[in-house]
Amino acid sequence: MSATIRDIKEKTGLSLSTISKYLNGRNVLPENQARIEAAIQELHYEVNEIARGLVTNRTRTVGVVVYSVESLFNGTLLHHIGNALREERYGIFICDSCNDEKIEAENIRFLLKKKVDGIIVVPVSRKQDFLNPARDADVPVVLLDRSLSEGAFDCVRIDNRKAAFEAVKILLNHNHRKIAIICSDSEHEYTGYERYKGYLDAMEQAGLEIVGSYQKQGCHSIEFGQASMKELLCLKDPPTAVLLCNYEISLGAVISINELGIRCPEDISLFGFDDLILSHLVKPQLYMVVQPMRDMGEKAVEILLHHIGSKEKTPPVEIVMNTSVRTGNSIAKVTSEVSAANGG
Amino acid sequence: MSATIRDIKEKTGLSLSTISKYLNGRNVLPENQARIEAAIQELHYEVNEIARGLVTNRTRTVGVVVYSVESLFNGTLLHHIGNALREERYGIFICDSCNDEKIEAENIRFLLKKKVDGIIVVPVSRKQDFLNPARDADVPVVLLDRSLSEGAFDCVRIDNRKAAFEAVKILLNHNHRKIAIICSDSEHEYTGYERYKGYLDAMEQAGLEIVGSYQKQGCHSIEFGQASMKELLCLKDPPTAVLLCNYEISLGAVISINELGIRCPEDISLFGFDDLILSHLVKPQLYMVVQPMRDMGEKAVEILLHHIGSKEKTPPVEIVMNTSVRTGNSIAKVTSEVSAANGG
DNA sequence: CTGTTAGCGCTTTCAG
DNA sequence: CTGAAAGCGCTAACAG
Repeated sequence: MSATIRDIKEKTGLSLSTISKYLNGRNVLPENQARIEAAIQELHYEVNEIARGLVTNRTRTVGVVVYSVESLFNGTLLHHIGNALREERYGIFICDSCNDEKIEAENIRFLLKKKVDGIIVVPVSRKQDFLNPARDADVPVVLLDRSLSEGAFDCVRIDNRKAAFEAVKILLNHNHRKIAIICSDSEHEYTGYERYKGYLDAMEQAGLEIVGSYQKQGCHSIEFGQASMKELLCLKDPPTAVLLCNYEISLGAVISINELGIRCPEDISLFGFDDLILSHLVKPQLYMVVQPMRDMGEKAVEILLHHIGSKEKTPPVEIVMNTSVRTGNSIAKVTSEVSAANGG
Repeated sequence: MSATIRDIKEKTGLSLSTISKYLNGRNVLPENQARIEAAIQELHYEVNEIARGLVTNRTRTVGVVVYSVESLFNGTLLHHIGNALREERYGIFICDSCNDEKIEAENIRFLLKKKVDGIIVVPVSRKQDFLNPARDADVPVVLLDRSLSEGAFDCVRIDNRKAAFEAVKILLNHNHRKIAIICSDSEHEYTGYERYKGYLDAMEQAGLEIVGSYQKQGCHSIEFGQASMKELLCLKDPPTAVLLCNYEISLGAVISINELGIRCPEDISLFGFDDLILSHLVKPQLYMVVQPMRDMGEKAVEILLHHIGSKEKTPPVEIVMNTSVRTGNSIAKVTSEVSAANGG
C-alpha cells in the first residue's frame, strides 16, 4: 500500500542510505535533498516507525498505565503527560488498569511486548512485583502519584502525610474537635495510608482522642465515599468535620449529603482532596488540597526521558512536590462553647 | 537484552519456523511443544510485537483519537473502548487532540506511522480532510459520537436532533415557554448544530417564537457554558428554562448559577446532556439526556475490528443509538397564569 | 557526501 | 510435522 524508502530509491536513483540519512536529518547535498523531498511529496511517503523501531531498538513510544482512565484525576494527568510527550515527539500508549492488579500486570507485559521505551505508572498495586518484567527488560519506569512499598523505582508525588496534616490543622483552627476521615486503606492504596497518618499526626499534636467510629478506610471509590459519609452522619454523636482523602471519595461524600439533605457547612464541615472543578460545581465551595498535577506529569516525563536517553543506572529518586489549599466556604467556625461541649 | 526466538532455537535445537508455528498456535509435536515451552519459561521470552508487525503488516493495535482526554465524557468512552479492545487482545494508542484541529491531524499521521490496524476518532474537526491520509493508507476509521460533514466514514452516534427535541418537549410539558439553549455552534461541532435543530423543531412545533437572545452558540467548554448562563440570567426578560447541550456546558451552567446564587428549579429550570455523575453531585438533581456510552464504545470497536478482519470495502454506515432521559427535580412546573403572562 | 552490505526479530513460502 | 531461505522496511557500519 504505502510507499517505502525503496520507492523513493526508484524515483530518485539515490541509495537507501542517502535517503535514510536525509530522513534522519543528516547531511545530504541540496540537490539530492530536493529530489528526495519531491519524491516524498509525490508518493505521500511516511516513515514506517515499526521498521525503524526494529533496527534502532527504540520506538519513541512511552507507555502510561493508570489505575482508571475513567477517573478525572487520571484524565488530567494524562493530558499533561501527553502534552509533554508530544513536544518531544513521543507517542503514548495508554493502558487502563480498571483498578485491577491483574490487568495492571497484564498491561506491563503488553507494553513490553510493544517495546515501549519507558513506562509511567500510576499504580493499583502496593507491591512492585508487577514491575519486575520491566526491570528485567531494562525498560525504565517512573511511578506517579503513588509510591510502592519497596521504593525501588523513581517516583513523583506529593507529601501526602503533610498535606493531610495541614488540612486537619485548618479544621482545628476553626475549632473543630470531632474530626472524621474517609480514606482508602493501606491495603488498597499508598496515598490513603499516608494521608491517614497525617490526620493522626494532627489529631495527636492537638491532644485529641482518635475516635474509632470516625475512621473510615476502604476503597478509592465514589461508592465508598458515599456510604462512609452516610454512616458518619448517622452516628449518634456525629463528627463536625470530615477530611475526604481523594477525589472519588470527595465526590461520594457530596452525593451523600445531597441525598440526606444535610447542609454544609451548617451541619457538617468538609475538606476534600484534588480540586477538579468539583469545588466550583457544588455549593458551598469546598476547601480542597490541590496537587500540582501539571508539574507532576511533566516531571515524570522529564525523568523518564532522561533515563531513556542515558541507559546508565542511577539509584531511585523520589520527587516530592508541594501542595496548596484551595479555600472555600465549606468549613464552619465552631464557637468556643459548642466546641467545649462537643470536645468534652 | 530480552530473549529472541533465536535463543530458543539454540536451547531447543529446533528451527525458527517450528518455534514460530508454536507461538502462533499451529501444530507442533507434543514433545517439541514441551521443549519450547520450557525454554520460553527459562528465558522469560516474550514475542517482539514490533518484529512480528513488520512482517505480518498487522500490529494488533488500534489508535483512538479523542478531542480531549480531560473530558470525562471521553474518559468514559475510552474506558469502554479499552475494555472491548483488550478482550480481543488489541492494544490501544490513545491520542489527545486538545480540541485542536492541527493536533488532531498530526495525531492521525502519527498513528499511521505507527502502523495501527485501525482508528477510532471522536473528532474535533467538522470536515474530513484530516482523515485523508488514513483513507489513502487503507486504514479503517470509525467515527464516534460526532459525524463529519461529508459522511464518508462509518459513524456510531445518537440521534442528537431527536434527543434535544425530546428534552425541549419535556420542558414544554412543564408549561415552559421561554426556553433558552446553550450549545456548541455548527462551526465548532457536529452535535451542537444537530441539537440546536432539535430545539428549533420543538419550539416551532409548539408555535413559539425563537427569541434571539435565548440562543447561545459557541465553544464546547465549561467557560462558554458558564458565561452564557450568566448572560441569560442577566437578561431583562430571562428564560424560565435552559437546555444545556453537552457535558461541559452543563458543568459551566451549574457553576454559574452557584456563583450568582440563583436557585434551581425555583428561579430557573435546567435540562442537561450526558449524565456523568453530575446529576448526583449537584442539588437539585438535573434532568439529563443520557447516551448509551458503553454500547457506543463497544459498537465502534466491533465495526472497526470487522473492517480490520475483512479488507473489502463497504459503503459507510451510520449507527444511530437511542438515548434516554434521566429525570431529576431541576424542572419547575410553570403555573398556567404565569405561563400565559410569560408566553405573551 | 554517497553506496554497498548486513541485519534487527519475526513469519512465510516451499521442500523434505 | 519440520527446516532452510527469503524478506518485511529500515538503519548502521564501512568503503569509496
